[in-house]
Amino acid sequence: MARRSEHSKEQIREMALAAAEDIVEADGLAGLSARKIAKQIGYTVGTLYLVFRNLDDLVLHVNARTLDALFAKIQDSLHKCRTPRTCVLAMGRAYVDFATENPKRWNMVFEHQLAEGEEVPYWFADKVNMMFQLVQLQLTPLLESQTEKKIDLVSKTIWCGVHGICSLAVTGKLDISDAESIHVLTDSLINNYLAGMATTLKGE
Amino acid sequence: MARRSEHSKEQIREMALAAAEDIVEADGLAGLSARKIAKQIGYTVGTLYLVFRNLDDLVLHVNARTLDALFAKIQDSLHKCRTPRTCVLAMGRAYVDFATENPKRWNMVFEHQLAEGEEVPYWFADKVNMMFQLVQLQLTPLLESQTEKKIDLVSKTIWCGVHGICSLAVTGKLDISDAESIHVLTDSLINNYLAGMATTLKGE
DNA sequence: ACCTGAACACCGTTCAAGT
DNA sequence: ACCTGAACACCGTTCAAGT
Repeated sequence: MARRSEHSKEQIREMALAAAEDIVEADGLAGLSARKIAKQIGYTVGTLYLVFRNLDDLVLHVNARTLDALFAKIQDSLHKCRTPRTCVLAMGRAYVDFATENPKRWNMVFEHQLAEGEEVPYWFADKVNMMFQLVQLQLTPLLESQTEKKIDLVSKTIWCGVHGICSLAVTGKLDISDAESIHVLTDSLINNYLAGMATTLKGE
Repeated sequence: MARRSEHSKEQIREMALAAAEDIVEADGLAGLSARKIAKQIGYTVGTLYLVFRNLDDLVLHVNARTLDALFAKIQDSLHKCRTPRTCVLAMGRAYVDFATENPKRWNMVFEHQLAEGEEVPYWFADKVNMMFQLVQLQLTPLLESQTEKKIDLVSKTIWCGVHGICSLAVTGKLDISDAESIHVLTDSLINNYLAGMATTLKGE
């Protein structure tokens, strides 16, 4: 066989990632396999290993795209807010909305774990950190007198909290699943945490 | 072959669950397989299917044990606290400690997802709800004037938040992983959320 | 009655061989 | 140079057949 250069390596990569996204959107990470991807793009399994190190590597790249889309959506949400508090609320809502609109893909980002020895590559860790920085940026005006370390703590606490609510809701471990009901929890978390923060700072 | 009743069905179940726990503790859910369990208990794969519906069913039972152990640990933590706030803090710390001490088993509880059509059995959902009720029980004195629905919202928000911090930390998605550093986040979440709650109630 | 072992339909990954 | 296809070592699940 060996069809000759119908597609460049870059094209095959692209096709494989798109096919993987389709399969995950339909059947989740559990439904994904190298053989299915290969079949969908009209190549043999072996070809995938010319273009990705292994399946973990491929999944990592799908997840990177998911994080990019999520980041864009959260950044967008910042156009319709004015105060730090309402901006963090908007970001929380954008996060929840993305997760409920793309549950399988969003879920895969957190479900997937690398094998014991493997390190998350720097370009992936960067994408995660950019999300936290977006939260930090909003909170800084509220915490001007605070150390960088404290601002980091506050951002992480809020964002992990929002993530926890979202995560348990989307995977059906809460008895809640529509976006509106989830917003009630994330709003409550952000509003009360920030209100508590304010009284603590005043009392200092 | 066909060894005759060396063990009762109950005993085989027990042996299989214990073996599965061992394997998960060592290699996580990804390292678990029916064939490995069978080998470790000296039976053939087929035998497992005489005693469990399938591997998902077996995992569900391992997870149930993990939740039981977690519940016991959290309940224990309530002996060394006096106020609602310090009790919730103690529970949060107990949760984080359990997760960092048994990362692989704790992780499997949330990593594992049933196939599309499958419903989480009631006896499993019950165990999850008992955890939330333990939090609710502590918070009720703080929220006496509130509706049951509101108390439910507050408990879920706090507990999901604690879970989110724990989850991202234990799976290495934060740059934090020792229990002490995680406690700083969960304490911050609980203290500030409750403080914010208090000012909101006063303002009503 | 209790358990086996072989079979079936799947996996991820590699790599000699074909064009 | 590019890609194949067969091989290897694994899966979960079933079920006729053995004792």
